[in-house]
Amino acid sequence: MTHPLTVSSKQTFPKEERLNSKKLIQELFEKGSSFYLYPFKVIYLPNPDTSYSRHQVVISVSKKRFKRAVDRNLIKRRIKESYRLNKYSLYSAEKITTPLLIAYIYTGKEIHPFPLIESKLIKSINRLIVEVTKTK
RNA sequence: GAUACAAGCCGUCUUAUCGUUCCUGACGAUUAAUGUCAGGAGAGGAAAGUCCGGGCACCAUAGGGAAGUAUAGCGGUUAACUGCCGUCGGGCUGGCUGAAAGGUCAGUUUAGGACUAGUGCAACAGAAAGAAUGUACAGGUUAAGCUGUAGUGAAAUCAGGUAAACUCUAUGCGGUGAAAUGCCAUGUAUGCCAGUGUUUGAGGGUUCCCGCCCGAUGCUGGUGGGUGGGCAGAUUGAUCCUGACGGCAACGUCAGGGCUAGAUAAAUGAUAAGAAUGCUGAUGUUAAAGUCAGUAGACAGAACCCGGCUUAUAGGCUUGUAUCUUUU
Repeated sequence: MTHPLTVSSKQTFPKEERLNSKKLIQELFEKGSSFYLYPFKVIYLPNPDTSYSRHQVVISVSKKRFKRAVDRNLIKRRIKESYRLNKYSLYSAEKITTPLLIAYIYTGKEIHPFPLIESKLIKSINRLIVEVTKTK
């Protein structure tokens, strides 16, 4: 028996795994469940459009907190990189069978180094798996 | 050689692994999309602030008046400019000359039209800086600051200063802004309610008025439904590099060569190692060079495209000027 969510074993992060539909983002923010895990706020929702076979992620850094584009880019890149390297655990979780919409909102007030962001992101993925299974 | 100032330039590099956007080729495939593999390309001097000027596009051709706003010696440059270059005048600093006044040279700085149209403002001194005439003396009258002088001051019914004070003069300025605009695809309900209007014109365009133009499946409000994708615009351009010529210069002309980001929630990243550079410490030396260890790398991310301006910026390089010092 194969896992319903198939993904290549490589650590890629192509366009298909990024959430860029305005409609889906709006729906995610309106209906999604959320939890806080410093320095992130994570919002998630099972994708209502079942034609997708992958989780989709949107990363957001507030312009109010970080005024310079360089800083926002840096944080986004670090989160993106952490997700790319660690998403396999989300895909390999056997209890998650439907694709998710996920939003990572950076709520920290300072720019954290990559190792911290990565460790926190791994924790958040583990918690996400727990939360999703619980609601089922 | 050191320090200071000014101008100009550069503003880390290499490798490995994993990943990202675009392009090309191969494989696969009926074709296309997609996929796999390989190769190539992939942020800045300010990409920033959005302060000026243009290109480009659209609007109903944008006429007159008022208002507003910008500019302000002269000449040049440019697509254009509030930019830039040259020059004249003024201010400041220094050198030379001279008894001084001044002259001259160099550097630096300067929004630099008009105060014989009006209004306003002004330290100190002074009775008074404008409708007020005091004190002393002299003259003078029926009487009277009516006249003169003294005194204060740059300036006292004689006028002067000030316009990055209002203002005046001259000249320029239609508006909007790539979320413009054109096309394709998908989907839907010119739905319902209320008001108003159709040549006796609702409403709309312009800061205002006149004028002009558009205008009926209309306009305004409420309620309800749908879409929210793609292509062009958009990366070959007032382009970049090299050379020659013209010009004091800004800049222009000609010849040869190059193609150098095009993303769309937004691509150039993460990790590791090394190199060079700066700083600190140790070692070493007459002084260096060298060696070892630690540490640092700023300001900052294209979003239609250009020309400027302004602001931020670790560190380094070059040139010029001034001062000090060393050697010959």
